[in-house]
Amino acid sequence: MENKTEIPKPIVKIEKKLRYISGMIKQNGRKILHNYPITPPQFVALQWLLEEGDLTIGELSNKISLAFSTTTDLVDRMEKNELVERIRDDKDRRVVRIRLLDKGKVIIHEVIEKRQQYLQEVLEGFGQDEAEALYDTLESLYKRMKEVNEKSKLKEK
Amino acid sequence: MENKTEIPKPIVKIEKKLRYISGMIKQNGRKILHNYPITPPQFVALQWLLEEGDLTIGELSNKISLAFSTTTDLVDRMEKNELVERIRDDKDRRVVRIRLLDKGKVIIHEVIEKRQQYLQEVLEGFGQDEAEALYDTLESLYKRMKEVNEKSKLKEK
DNA sequence: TGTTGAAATTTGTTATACTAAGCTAAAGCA
DNA sequence: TGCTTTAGCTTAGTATAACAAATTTCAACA
Repeated sequence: MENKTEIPKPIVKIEKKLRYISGMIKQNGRKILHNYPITPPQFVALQWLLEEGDLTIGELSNKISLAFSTTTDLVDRMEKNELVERIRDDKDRRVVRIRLLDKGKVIIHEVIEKRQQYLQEVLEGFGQDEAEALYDTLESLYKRMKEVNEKSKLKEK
Repeated sequence: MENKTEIPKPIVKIEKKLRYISGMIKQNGRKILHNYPITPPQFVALQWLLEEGDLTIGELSNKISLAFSTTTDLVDRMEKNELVERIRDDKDRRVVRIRLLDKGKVIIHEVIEKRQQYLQEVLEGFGQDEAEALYDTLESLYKRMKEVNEKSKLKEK
């Protein structure tokens, strides 16, 4: 009397634990941001700008997986708060490039450091080896997620 | 010329990878929900109701780490869509208990199964042992996060 | 030159999220 | 008992987030 595709027990357990963990991470992220003038989506955007340098609205939209219009509004608010600036491309004047300003840079660096400190506290019982092992696990998880994403993107076509 | 608290390299790497992974999970979650009449915060709420049974507004607010008023609105919308119902407590008539309705139950079960299927695809290269190891890692991560949370809650007082 | 297409914004709507203020019922207590 | 305080939730008001659809601006190119 099995189900159609019968999910293996370990998968079920891991999925549930991942739900719980992402709840905790989200909660902790909110707590950190409480001391800074940015919101969670703004954190994500700033983080990508720090990582990748200047990005167009389209590129940023893809990075954060949101609609263009959502990104436009997000950038509006961050620009008003002087975290980023818009720079029109001289070659193609339709394109707008978003650049991280000093104020935004300071904030995003600090927030990331706070997150690192939190993680350090969480992992304080972990030795160097265990931490490396955890990193390797996360790395292969991330790689596989990207692969699965690519595959399903192809299928959509 | 070191920084004040100098974060170890592995921590820095893990924090970054966790940011990327949670982005992927969020993106995939959104994609799944696209086929269902619920939003990400509603998914989180329904998931807790499935897990814990009936919850008061206060209990649910704590589970999802949001303000009471946010939860009130969230429940309003879910009630309008007949996913949950409010039940006034007869003993203490200030208390409202939220109960999952059949429609909500079906949806939350299906969404969770979709997430499990996604995870199964992601972990298809992992053997039984590796999956168990991953689970153990997540479990201890989660435990430590709860501990750190408790500790910082105490400090606030 | 005129049309098509790409990049971003605007418009309009719904959902999230918070604080502060309000309401109702229970608990405490004089 | 009758009054005050507290607990649990809702309402009001504001800002942000998210999307689809329509619009604007510019580039490409037939």
